[in-house]
Amino acid sequence: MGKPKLIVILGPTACGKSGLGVALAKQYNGEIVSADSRQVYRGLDLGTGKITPAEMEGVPHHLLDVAGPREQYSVARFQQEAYAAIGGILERGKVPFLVGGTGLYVRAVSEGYVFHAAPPDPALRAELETKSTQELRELLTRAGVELDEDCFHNRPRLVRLIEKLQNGEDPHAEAQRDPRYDVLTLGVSYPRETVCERIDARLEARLNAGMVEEVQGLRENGVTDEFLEGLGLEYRYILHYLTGELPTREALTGELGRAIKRFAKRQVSWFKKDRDVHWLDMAADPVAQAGERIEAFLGSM
RNA sequence: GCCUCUGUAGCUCAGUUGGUAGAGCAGCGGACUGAAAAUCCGCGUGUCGCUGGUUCGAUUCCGGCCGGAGGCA
Repeated sequence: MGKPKLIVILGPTACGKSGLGVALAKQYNGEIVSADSRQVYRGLDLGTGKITPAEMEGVPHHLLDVAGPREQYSVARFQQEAYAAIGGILERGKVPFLVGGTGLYVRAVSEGYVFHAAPPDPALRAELETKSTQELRELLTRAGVELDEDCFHNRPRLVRLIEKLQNGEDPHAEAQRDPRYDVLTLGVSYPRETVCERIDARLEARLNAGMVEEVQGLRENGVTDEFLEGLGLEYRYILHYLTGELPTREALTGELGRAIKRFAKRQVSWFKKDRDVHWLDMAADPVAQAGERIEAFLGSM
């Protein structure tokens, strides 16, 4: 008995993952599990590019709108909920499609990251927030933790290491994996220049559709500026626009457009590391190419 | 028309008392197992407006030309 089969669709933002997911799920009796760290929040719709009910075309979607704004969310929670959702899909005799652009979330499920005990500790994090980066480093080195280049200036990671330490977890422990699925990975992408054009076009369309008003509404409903800031991209830069830090609409589209493009690059750099991605040629009927892969994958035992 | 300022990286600008130049932003590349749209690390990509002159050597000094800004008429 092999592992259950999971089809992953990944790629940078604005390249059509959602649409492809729906098309393929309809064709192969599937349901979709979203892997997007921002679309899990209720009320973040236009700004996250969340698929609309009409666009779902009747295909069930999971892990959208599962948390309230300000609620703490994490990879580990995502993994747990994704495992549950995938389990349900398999029980119904359907094919699970994991679709999304949050590399860490995708990989946590597709490669079966093993998370250890230490959960996030908000009180500890708040306390560490008041310390200088140098002090954070000293807390660790005094406990015998060796700091590599990567986390030296990286506060969130220093904090996380301290959190592990407090929980009696070895910060040097090697990362572990326990893959649960037999995975087929399909990549959706375009040349960088095209991705940038698509980002600009989509940004303009969403601004016209009321994205600024969405952020305004969130603030009026008590979502803090701090939370919006932490969400990044659309929410961060529109917040800056609403507070006047970005003086004009042009300044907003300029700054935000560049930020989204930088993000797309980070996504590409993440996905490049995945060796067995079947990148689809978007210029030549990607649905058909994906279909061939899927049929071969589902047909094999 | 005259006077002054100005022309250096994609942009804004610094600098070289003469030995072919460096910051910020942008850009490019990378890391990333409980905040990941976050966070962090690395990389300067250049006919120094053009053209003569002085000089061993000019982006730098001098002349002319071209472009830009301001002032006086």
